[in-house]
Amino acid sequence: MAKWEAAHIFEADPDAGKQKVMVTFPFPYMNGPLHVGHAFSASRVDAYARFKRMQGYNVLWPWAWHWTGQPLLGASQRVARGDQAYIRVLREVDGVPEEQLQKFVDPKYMAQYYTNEGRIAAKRVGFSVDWRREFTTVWPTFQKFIEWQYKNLKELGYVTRGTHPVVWCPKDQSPTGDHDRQSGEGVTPEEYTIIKYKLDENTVLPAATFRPETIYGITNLWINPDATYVEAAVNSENWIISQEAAEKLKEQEKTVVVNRVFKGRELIGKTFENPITHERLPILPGWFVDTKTATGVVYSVPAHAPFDWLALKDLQQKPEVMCDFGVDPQLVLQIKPVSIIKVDGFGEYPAVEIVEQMGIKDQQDPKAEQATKELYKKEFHSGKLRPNCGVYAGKSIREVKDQIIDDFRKLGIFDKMYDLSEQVVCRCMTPCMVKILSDQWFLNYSDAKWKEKAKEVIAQMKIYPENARTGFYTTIDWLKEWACARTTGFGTPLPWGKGWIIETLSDSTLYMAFYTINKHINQNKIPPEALIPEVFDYIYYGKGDKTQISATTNITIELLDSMRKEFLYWYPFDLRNSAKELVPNHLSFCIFHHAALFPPEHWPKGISVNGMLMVEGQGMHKSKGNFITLKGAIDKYGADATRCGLMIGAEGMDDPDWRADNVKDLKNKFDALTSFANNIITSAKQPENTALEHWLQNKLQHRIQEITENLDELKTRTALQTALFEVWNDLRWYIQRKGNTNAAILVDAIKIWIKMLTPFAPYMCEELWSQTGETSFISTAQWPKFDETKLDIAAEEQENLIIDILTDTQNILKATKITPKRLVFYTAATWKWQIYLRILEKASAGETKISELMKEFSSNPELKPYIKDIATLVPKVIKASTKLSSNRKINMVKIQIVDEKQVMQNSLDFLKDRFDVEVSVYSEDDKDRYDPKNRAPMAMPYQPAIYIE
RNA sequence: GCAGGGGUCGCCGAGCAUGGUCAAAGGCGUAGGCUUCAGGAGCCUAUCCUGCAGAGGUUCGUGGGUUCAAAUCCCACCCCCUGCACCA
Repeated sequence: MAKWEAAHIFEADPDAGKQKVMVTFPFPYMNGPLHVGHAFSASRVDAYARFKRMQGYNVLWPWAWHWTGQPLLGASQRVARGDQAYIRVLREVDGVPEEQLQKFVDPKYMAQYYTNEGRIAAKRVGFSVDWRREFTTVWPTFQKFIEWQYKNLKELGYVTRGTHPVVWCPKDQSPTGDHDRQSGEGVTPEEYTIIKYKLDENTVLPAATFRPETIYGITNLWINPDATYVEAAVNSENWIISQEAAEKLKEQEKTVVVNRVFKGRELIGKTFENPITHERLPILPGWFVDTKTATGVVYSVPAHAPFDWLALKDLQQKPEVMCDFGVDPQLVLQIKPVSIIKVDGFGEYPAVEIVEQMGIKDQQDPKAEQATKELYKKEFHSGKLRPNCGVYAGKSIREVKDQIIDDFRKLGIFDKMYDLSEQVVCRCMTPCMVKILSDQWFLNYSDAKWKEKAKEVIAQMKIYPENARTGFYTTIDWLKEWACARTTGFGTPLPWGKGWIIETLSDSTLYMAFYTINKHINQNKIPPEALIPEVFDYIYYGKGDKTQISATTNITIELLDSMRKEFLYWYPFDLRNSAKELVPNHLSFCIFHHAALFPPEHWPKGISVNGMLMVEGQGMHKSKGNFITLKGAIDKYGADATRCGLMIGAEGMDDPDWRADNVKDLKNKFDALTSFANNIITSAKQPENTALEHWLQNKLQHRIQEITENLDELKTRTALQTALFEVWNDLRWYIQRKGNTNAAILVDAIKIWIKMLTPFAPYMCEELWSQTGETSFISTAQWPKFDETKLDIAAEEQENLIIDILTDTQNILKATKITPKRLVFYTAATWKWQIYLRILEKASAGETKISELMKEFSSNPELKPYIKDIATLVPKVIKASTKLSSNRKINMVKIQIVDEKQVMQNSLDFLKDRFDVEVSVYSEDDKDRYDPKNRAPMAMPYQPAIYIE
């Protein structure tokens, strides 16, 4: 590590003579240490960077730190508050020393601590980063860049103003994000449609629902007779709602003045008007009505809602209940469900039928909930509205739901309100509610033209793996306005909005362009006040008069030009890699912002995504006690094993699983590899040039090709597996066959091998590289290039012959359980080759007709004497040929006749050694062969006959 | 609910786009042998079932279908994972 740093080999500057590759990794958020999850995604970036660097590219791999946002403040506050549980985590999981902990009351100190620790860990794990371009997102110079970015976005009309519902803590007076919650994680505001039924000319009964289309099937309202309701002026209308609802609506852009408080029973038996049909329907008692949900006013659709049907049935079976309210029971008994949806598999009243089918007894039955869900799903997807549904008749609910809401809202019959599906409690123990934030700033990702442009960016981009591409397209379609500013936390102030700070996911969308110039800003100590928008306009757009800009900013013209040149050289970035969880947000935002602010030639070239790291089969969480810091992993297993343990886990979108045993095992493997390689390096010096060496060379070429292709596709797992295990197995096989490690060619093989391992295990490879006598860095050595001239199909097929005969013999021994005294192999007679090769040739072309082949062979005078044997041989060869890959068939035809006897003879020592018996080889053509069972005639090309004594 | 990705021989995990070369790579684990004072590591062999001659049988979530031929293509179903907004 020290040598790399001293030699500055990872520092990259523009070089017109070299092709560039710029790779990036989303800067990590600094409220904690780097962990193995970061390391997984970043290791893949590093492996790619190192690979490309060795291929001769000028590679830039920059790094920075994300400080923007709320959690850092929250964390610091918890330390200040003396939150012991949290402090224990910092101490035991993050490994923060005691004297540092106390200073964490300052959030910036905390962030700086983690940044320093993170940098050390990133260097130790071997990331080949150009650290001269480093920054944190609270540096004033970076913030000038963000200001420029937002100024432009605003001018281009991508920033809008509007309202937005959030989960809100009334005590803290701030939004309550998932991380700020005591309970209710994942709960989001849900939009209810309110239907304004009229009690009388002046009074509204606003019933809340998720199924506004059922308005056509209403039979009555439910009011909880024992709950407290209020009469309140809501935006100048007189509403009857639950007491709780009155409080909620105050936060939802409504003025609410409560005029009267009363019990729900007061309303029972009264009637109200259906705003569509204008008929009057009754208000009935519903004890199941939860006044904490929405308005506390519920309307009944017994034909399609199981709960409504069950409640109505209850009441109809016990009409005397109505008498308690002084109401004529006839009011209940006369109610009939109104069917409005035709669904396959159901008749007139689906709710009634499903209740019967499932044997649901009453409202308390848990199956009622299930029935509701099931029925709604069916009705939503396959249901058609009946003729009594006005202009919507005949349509599916899916098609018209939004339309209905829209239409009736325009008529003033519908309104909306937000509520939570479950209770959310803030960390401060206050129950939360939904608040509509007004005057919010948004990035208008709804903008159709912007979406189109973003899709164009994707269309011209490489996506690794390719099947992640649809994810980007659907995200772009899906994204709506994004609140891009908030009032608390670290970050860049919104240039035009007092008190607003640009939100963390919105300030990290274009900054890769900042890396290209930040080297100059750092080195020349350019002050933030000099970084006026005109400077960035010049650097990024070539706009403006540099003489004038230089005069107003004191940045020299040369420096301005260097920065412009640097940007033009490196941009766009070629690769950005992260976990797939960032596809729906960060990565898509990055695409949107590039589409908005840069011309096509500066659009991103490639994005790659990978899975989420698991630890021993589970998600990694500090609270679960399975959190592994990068530093901890390096301390325990070393950098190389850590990197490889991560990368060998998965590629593509699969989630890798970090298993301590596997990583430990890798560490052992590297020790073994080191001594294996060292042993060869010190012992191999004989020049050897037999078929075996050709075989090894041939194999290596294939491996080079495989590994190179896979790395190019970011298939780091496959590449590493091939580089580590497959090549090792090839070398083992060679050594086994050869019987020693004397051949000088082995050292060359080792050099190729460790070069291909360098992107994954750079430390070990540097070490071994120097053992071979090299004085340069392997990190900058030339990546092995696939060389077709080193391929040797004959050597490959000869070796296959040996492998096949080995497998066959073992198979026989296993089946017969013979302990052999003697092994004899018989290679095929010369005339058989003519038949064999001719059939392979035909088979490669896909036309093996026995009759035609026989005709051809019998007309050949050379084959005349064997014609009887040929008749039995041909179908056998055809069958055997189907088991060969087309590649091998082609090769065999090319190679023509192999002197199998000679090849086997050369391998006799190996075979003897293997079976620990006397082994001999004859040709079928040999007259004086030892062949007591007359096996030789069974011999075929590439399949010698076997006799075991 | 909406969207995306998956289910392969003890485990992890290739293969599936372009059907035959697939009893299906590789790693781990397990068993035996070598090496070692011993353990570990390393090296070699085996590892779905059956088989006294290089073979056969049954497998790739479940059930159907297409095809001479399906882990691979089509349909239906079951199950698992991930994201869903002000939050990094």
